[in-house]
Amino acid sequence: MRIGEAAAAAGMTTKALRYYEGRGLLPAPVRNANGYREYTQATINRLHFIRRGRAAALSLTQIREILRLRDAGETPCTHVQDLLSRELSDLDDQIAELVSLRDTVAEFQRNAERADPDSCDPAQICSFI
Amino acid sequence: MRIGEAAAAAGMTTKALRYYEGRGLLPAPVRNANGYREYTQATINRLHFIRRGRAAALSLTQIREILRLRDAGETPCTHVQDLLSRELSDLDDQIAELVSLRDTVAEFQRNAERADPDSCDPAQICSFI
DNA sequence: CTGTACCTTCCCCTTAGAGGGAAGGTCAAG
DNA sequence: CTTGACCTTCCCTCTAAGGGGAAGGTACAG
Repeated sequence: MRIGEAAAAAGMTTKALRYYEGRGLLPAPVRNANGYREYTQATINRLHFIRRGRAAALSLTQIREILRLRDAGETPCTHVQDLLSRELSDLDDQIAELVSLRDTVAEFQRNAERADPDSCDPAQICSFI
Repeated sequence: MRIGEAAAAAGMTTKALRYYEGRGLLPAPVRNANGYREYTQATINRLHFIRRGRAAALSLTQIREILRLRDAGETPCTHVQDLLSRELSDLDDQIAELVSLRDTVAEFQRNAERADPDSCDPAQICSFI
């Protein structure tokens, strides 16, 4: 099938497929006589995997690494387990940071509720930030 | 004082100060005879406010808005209250999204612990993502 | 006179993951 | 015969907040 059909089948754009090819997530496809890329079901499977990886917030670089292991005939399981562990702790860090920021902002907001515009020092711009 | 001293006093770089000027967060400063920017304590106050705003994860655009209100002789309190409310709910959304992603990844990881590499379908690339 | 520590403007580079659009080739239908 | 829907490559643009570095001016110490 051609690129448009493959992209539609994976719920992606043709731009994305060419981009993935350029980034090394898709192998250079067979070209037919007119130069058009020709894809098979294997490409669709790959695209579905990329989608699942993206949904899990893996970067294209991480996904490429998994694909390379699989292409090299290895089972990427161990690698993926490591990846997921690190991602989980990254996510925990990000969440903790956001929660801390949220607390800061919430405190600013509490200050703001009690604020008196008239007693505010203009030199400080805004007294409750 | 010159830009280097002002930047140091605010814990910023000279690049940042010029950038803030370009973005409209700092007014065009007085230039002395050799063309150097000349700053006063008012600039430092402004820079400290910008720092506090950044620490509260406000964007430069949002900070500029607050500064403009203050420069226009208004008290930016009400505006800042709105800004903080919206930011708080944005943060809550972001946190909820990250937590949901974390749950997804954690589930993938639980699957991965029980995974059997030999029963994995290569066409699917990786069965637990 | 020279070094060096400032300052100026100007333009390009960074991250991530594409999207927009130009200029041109291909192919089937009406 | 032409229209329209595909496809190709190539280059530019986006967000945010600056950083890097070139080419050149300035000021002061030794």
